[in-house]
Amino acid sequence: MAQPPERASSRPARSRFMTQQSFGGHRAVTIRHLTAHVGEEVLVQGWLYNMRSKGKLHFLQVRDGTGIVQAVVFRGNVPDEEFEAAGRLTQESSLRVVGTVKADERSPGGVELQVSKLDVVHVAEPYPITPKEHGVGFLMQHRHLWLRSRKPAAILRIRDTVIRAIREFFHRREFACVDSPMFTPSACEGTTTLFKVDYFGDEAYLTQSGQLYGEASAMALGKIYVFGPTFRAEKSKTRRHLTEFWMVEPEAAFYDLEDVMDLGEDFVSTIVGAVLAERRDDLEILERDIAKLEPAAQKPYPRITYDQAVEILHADGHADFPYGEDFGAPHETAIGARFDRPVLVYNWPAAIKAFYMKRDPDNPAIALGVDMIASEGYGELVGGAQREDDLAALEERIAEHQLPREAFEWFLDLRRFGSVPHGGFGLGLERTLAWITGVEHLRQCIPFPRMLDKIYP
RNA sequence: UCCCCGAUAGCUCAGUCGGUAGAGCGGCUGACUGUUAAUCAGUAGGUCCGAAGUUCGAGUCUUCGUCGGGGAGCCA
Repeated sequence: MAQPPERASSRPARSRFMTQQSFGGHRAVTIRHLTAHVGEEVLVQGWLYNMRSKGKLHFLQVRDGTGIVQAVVFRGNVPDEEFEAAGRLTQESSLRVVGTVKADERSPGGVELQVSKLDVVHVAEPYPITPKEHGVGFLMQHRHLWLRSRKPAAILRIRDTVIRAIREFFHRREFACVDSPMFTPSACEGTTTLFKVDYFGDEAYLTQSGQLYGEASAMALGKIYVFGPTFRAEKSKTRRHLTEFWMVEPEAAFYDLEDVMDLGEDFVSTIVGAVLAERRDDLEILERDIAKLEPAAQKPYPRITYDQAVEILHADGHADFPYGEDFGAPHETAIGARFDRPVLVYNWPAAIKAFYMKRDPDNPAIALGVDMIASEGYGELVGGAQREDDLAALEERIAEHQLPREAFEWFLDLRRFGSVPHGGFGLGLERTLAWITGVEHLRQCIPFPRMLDKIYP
């Protein structure tokens, strides 16, 4: 491995452990910030994305994870052996270059680097992902390398922004982050298939939701959110499913359904606003139609009841939709298409909703639940509800759903000791990202997706 | 669990009626001082997913299997 020839240090004993953030006296600058250093000689460190050579001239497209810059190597501007070394670089070879930042319209990106020094760190073996077309199966087998490509990297940066916006949103509204366990003794809702693990000889499951623990935490801290991975062993094989995905689940004491809906629209519009403010360049890399996203950064979001949603379906090509059933993918698409931003659908038939949802006091057939449906066919982003806070009613629900009562005793305790109205929702991180970035498949929105029969790399 | 589609060079694919295995890109060699997924010339590269069958002859037809892609249901 090549070492920098000189390092500014008066303590040489530490030098081999020291930073590599300078070279030849020049400070490292990330490509994203090069435009602020026009005229300066700086160090750029990264990987070779592509190269074009023209005689005594090499055009190196260098990427460093923050952007791509063209580094121009003229024979004569660098020692001959460095020029020859540049000519032998292969795609994804790692390198450090020192050069002067120049504004140049001929260069992709507006600025380029006139290279005065080139240090080849590692010459890569022939790289499997070429700058040409590849199939999804091939790219998924090489996910660990695919992450280096422009679009996957843009999605990961947006994911980072969304995660930070989520934590900041709740921090500013004084919701405390409370982590729920990954191992659980039983199903939360008892419906979907869970991953079973051996827990010192006992059966345990990987969590499918942190909500019930979130309710307990909200009784302790008032306003909380759970943010972590979630596991579903459903044999779902579609672009809208992962077996491991991230979910954020706020829960708040003294919140009713309307408070939950207020929080939900505030939350999603804030996240979209953060991405529009910070990651516009990445949305452009992804060729996202920003005009279709911008309304979602504005409150309020439309709110309709389940009954009104069914009316939309009946008027809009789904005349045979039976009242009382849950919406399938095409139904959600049809409802979402009616609005320019996500729509909140509330007051659902209780029969198709989870046991923990509170019933409408005026109509026991209605559950005080809400789904947020994205525009453009991305489906359900949020599912939430006001929770059942009455002990007797919740005991009745558990019996109706034939759930193992003993597993829920602790949950029932929350209704025995100072029960209060409360509510919350869950938001699927990857589904939200797929909608924001406009990508078609959830697997592109998580670094290393876990899917049915797919766990490599 | 069910339905549909596919598997040929490193990658993306073509391969006619069953008759000698093809292209583009990538790799390698060389040329070029402004390339924009550079261009030009040359060159190497094949267990046609596996097994069995039909046939004088199978990448091509039949059966079974494996792997992959898409969708339904279920869900976020």
